[in-house]
Formats: sequence, structure tokens, C-alpha cells
Amino acid sequence: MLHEDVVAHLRDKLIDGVLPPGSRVPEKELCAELGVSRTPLREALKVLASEGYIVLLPNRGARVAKMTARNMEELFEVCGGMEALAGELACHYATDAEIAEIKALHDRMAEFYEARNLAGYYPLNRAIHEAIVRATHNSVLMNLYENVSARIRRARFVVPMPPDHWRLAMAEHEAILNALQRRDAIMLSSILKTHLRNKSEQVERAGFAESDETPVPAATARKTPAGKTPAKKPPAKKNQPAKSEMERIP
Amino acid sequence: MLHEDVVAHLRDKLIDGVLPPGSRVPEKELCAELGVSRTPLREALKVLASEGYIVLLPNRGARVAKMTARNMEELFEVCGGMEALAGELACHYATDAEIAEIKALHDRMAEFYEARNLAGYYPLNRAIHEAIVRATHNSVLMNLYENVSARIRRARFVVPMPPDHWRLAMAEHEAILNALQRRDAIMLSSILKTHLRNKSEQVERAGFAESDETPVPAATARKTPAGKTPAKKPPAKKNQPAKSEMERIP
DNA sequence: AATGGCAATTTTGAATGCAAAATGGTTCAT
DNA sequence: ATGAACCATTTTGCATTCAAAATTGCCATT
Repeated sequence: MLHEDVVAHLRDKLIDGVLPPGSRVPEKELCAELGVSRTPLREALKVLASEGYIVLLPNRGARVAKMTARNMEELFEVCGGMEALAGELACHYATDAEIAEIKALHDRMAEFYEARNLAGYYPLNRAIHEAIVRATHNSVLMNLYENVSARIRRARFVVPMPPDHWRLAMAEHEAILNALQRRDAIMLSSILKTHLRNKSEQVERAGFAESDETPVPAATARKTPAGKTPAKKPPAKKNQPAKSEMERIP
Repeated sequence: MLHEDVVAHLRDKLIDGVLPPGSRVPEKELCAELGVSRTPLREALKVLASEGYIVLLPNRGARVAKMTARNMEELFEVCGGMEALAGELACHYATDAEIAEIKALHDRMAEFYEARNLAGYYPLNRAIHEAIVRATHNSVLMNLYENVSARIRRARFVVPMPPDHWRLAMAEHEAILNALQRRDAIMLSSILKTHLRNKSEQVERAGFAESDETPVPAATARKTPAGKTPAKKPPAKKNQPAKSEMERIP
């Protein structure tokens, strides 16, 4: 299964930001790196484009999809809707065992919160949300959620976590678990949507100005940016919507 | 843009049921039919697989995704969640012009309802739902909705429309328009979810038992577009190799 | 020096070719 | 007769090749 491997590998690279938003996707170098020919690689690019990670420009190759503030907003809106739906469905369809499992995850996460261990907290937070989605027993929703949440995850490197936000998030998680245990669909749905909106606002406040205009030129091993030594651009473009670089999509 | 053409063409074929669920996707014949080589066709298959229309079996080619009752249920659940979200967002983001446009569509649809013209009614019904989603100004949601609703549309050939169901649907649409005009997000969201659930139940009642086990074989040029009247189960086995085709998905 | 045009190179998109796997049919042993 | 094993054919997956488009570099002209 070479094809799926290539898709998975590239998707991870895109989620992890190894290939920076706005940059070109260098077919040749990726072929060399993965040890495959262009055929399976191009197939993978088509798939990743349909998943929203990259954009295909006819006769001009692929570029990594940018993360604009608006785009993140959209993703959060959709993700919030999905989580709300997941909560509602989970209240109907989750088994007691699944709810117990989620409680276990929650308790472990709470311990990390008490210890103020963010690195331990994050994975469990994610695991809980994924477990809720799984508990819907709705594979269509699982797939779409995986896509949307992964696209959001691309932005995770810019989120700080102020103490009061963290406290609020933890309180919301208490309410989430509580509503799920009572199988209160309306309540769980509502809390999850609020939870996501808070996260969205927090991310928005953290700001995307920088990723809006990465002047990143070409490619993979960018030891030395060949193009135009962007080094000192940041202050200049702050207020401008900055379509300067990437918007060459005529 | 040859690649996109191939994807679009095949997707239409899949939505329209020209390639029946469960059947093999004959690469060679589609190449001949579309006048392209296998390379762009296979790229298209990968994309369609990621969109959920077909299933790729390693070293065994592609098969058209089946529509089981459970799968339809899942799609309707997700679609309902999306429409509810769309209604909510549309109340916030729609322009007055967009709402006016939706009202215009609604009024035209109402006329077809009065005339009991189902063929005229359906496209407008769909146009209204799409317009609501567009009015969210959320392109992520638009893309996902397009995918989910198209996958549901594959099942449309089995839905009858009893008079009282139609009356109920029309009443719901009145309420939808009303809530949207008042920008009552909660209400609109709720009505849309109910509206979809009703449609889902109606479709479920119509039944999918048949498509759960379509003995349909290879399927290249199906002149008879998969009418819901196979009616000839006995001879079906005779005409086709039958078993060697379908159930080899271990 | 800056701009415009032209040729060389690179990159993209699709067709073809080739090895491995699966499928189908036949033969042969039980 | 059943079915296990073998070989021929088809199909699949990927690599390679080829033509067209875009990008780049160079030079001439202003």
C-alpha cells in the first residue's frame, strides 16, 4: 500500500507545518525523499488537495494551503458544529463502557491540570474530544471530524494558554463529562459549542498575522532562502491584509 | 484541466447511479469512454475515494461505495447537523440580499407546491438549502455540505412523496423562511434539523433493503439507469458471472 | 539602468511500459 | 464428482517517457 503511505506521510508533514503554508510543494524533492516516483506522489497530492491541505494551480503545481484568520474562523465554526452534533449523538448512541472510558480520560486529564502539566494535558484533551466523536458510532462524522480537526491542528503552534483560559476550559470539561454521563444531549451539545467558540476566540486573539503572509519562497530544505531574503519584512506589512505573496492564483 | 474534468464526470456518474453501488469500477473502459489514459483516471479514483464515493481495495481495484441503510442514516445525521449549523450561521452572516433571494426561491417553490408539480419543486427545494449554506459565507462548510448532500442524493431514486409528507415539508419551509427573515438562529437551526430528520425517516421508511445487496455486476454501459425495479433476481444470476464479482472483500 | 523579447531549462500533465498480483480456466488427483 | 494445483490472461501499481507549458537567464534595445 504505497499510495496510502505517501498520503499519510505528506499529510503529517502538512499538519506538522514541515511544509510551510503558502510554499510550493516540490514534487521532485519529495519523490527523492520518499523514494517513490512522481505517479504515486501526484496521486497523493490530488487527495490532499481534496482534503483541503494544499491547493492545485493548473500547470503551476501545488502550494500548501494558507491559514488565514478567516479560514481558521471557518474551520472553528464547522468544528464547533460537528462537536455539538457529536455530543448530541453520543448521548443517544454511546455505550456505558464508552462513557466510562471518557470519564477515565477526563480524570487523567484533570490530574495533569492539577499538576499544571500542559504537555500531558493536551493529548488527553484531544483524546476526549475524539472519543466523544467515536461514541456517536457515525463513521461519516468521524472522517469529517478528523479532517477538520487536523486542519485546525496545523495552527496549534501559535496558541499560548493563559491560566484563566485553562481554568475555564477545565471547568467546561467538567460540565461536558457531567452532561454526557446524564446523557443530556441538549446540554452537552451546547457546552461543546461554547467550548469550541472559546477556543476559537483564544486562537483568534493569539493572532495569525504572521502566517497570513509567510514570504516563504520555494521549498523543502530551505537552508538559505534563495528568493529575496525576507528577513526584515514583518513590521512593514502588519496592518495590510497582505495578499502580497501567495495570491498568485489568477 | 483534464484531471478535474475526469473527477467531475465520474462523480456525476456516481451520484446519478450510472455506476451502481457495489459494482467494480472498470478502469480500462472508463479510459476509453473518456478518452484519457489510466494515469489521470487513477488520480480521479483516488480523489473520489477520499470523497467517499468509491472504495479502493489494494491490488483489487475500486468498487462503487454501497449505500446501506446505516450509511444513509449516518449521512442524514451529519447533513442535519450541517444544515442546523448553516441556519445558525446564516442568521448571523447572511446579507439582506441573500435572504431576499432565498425568499424568492421559496415563493417560486411554493407555486410549484400549489400546482403539485414535484419535478419543479425538487430543484428549488435543493436550491434553497444550498442558498442557506452559501449564506453562511463559510467555504469550508460549503464544501463539506456539497459532499455530504451529493452522497445522499445518490439515494434519491427511491423516495416517493406522500401528500401529507409534502405538506409537512412545505410547512417546515414556511417556518424556515420565517425564522431566517427574523434572523432567529436558534429557531432556524432547530427547524432545519427537524426538517432533515423528517426527510431521513421518510427515506428510511422507503427502504434500502435492496441496495444492501445489489447483485449488480461489472457495470459499464448501463443504458437502463439502475431503476429501482430489478424485478428479475432469478435471471440476474444467469446473465452474469454473479459470484465471482461481488462479495470478495475480505 | 531598465525594459522587452527570445531561447534554454525546468516543471507540469498525461501516455506508455513493465513487473507483481489477482483472476479465470483447465487439468489432474482423489 | 469434487477440489487442489497449475498456467495463461487480465488487472493493478508504479516507473519511465514525452509533449506542452511555465520559469529562468540572457541579450538587445531604448
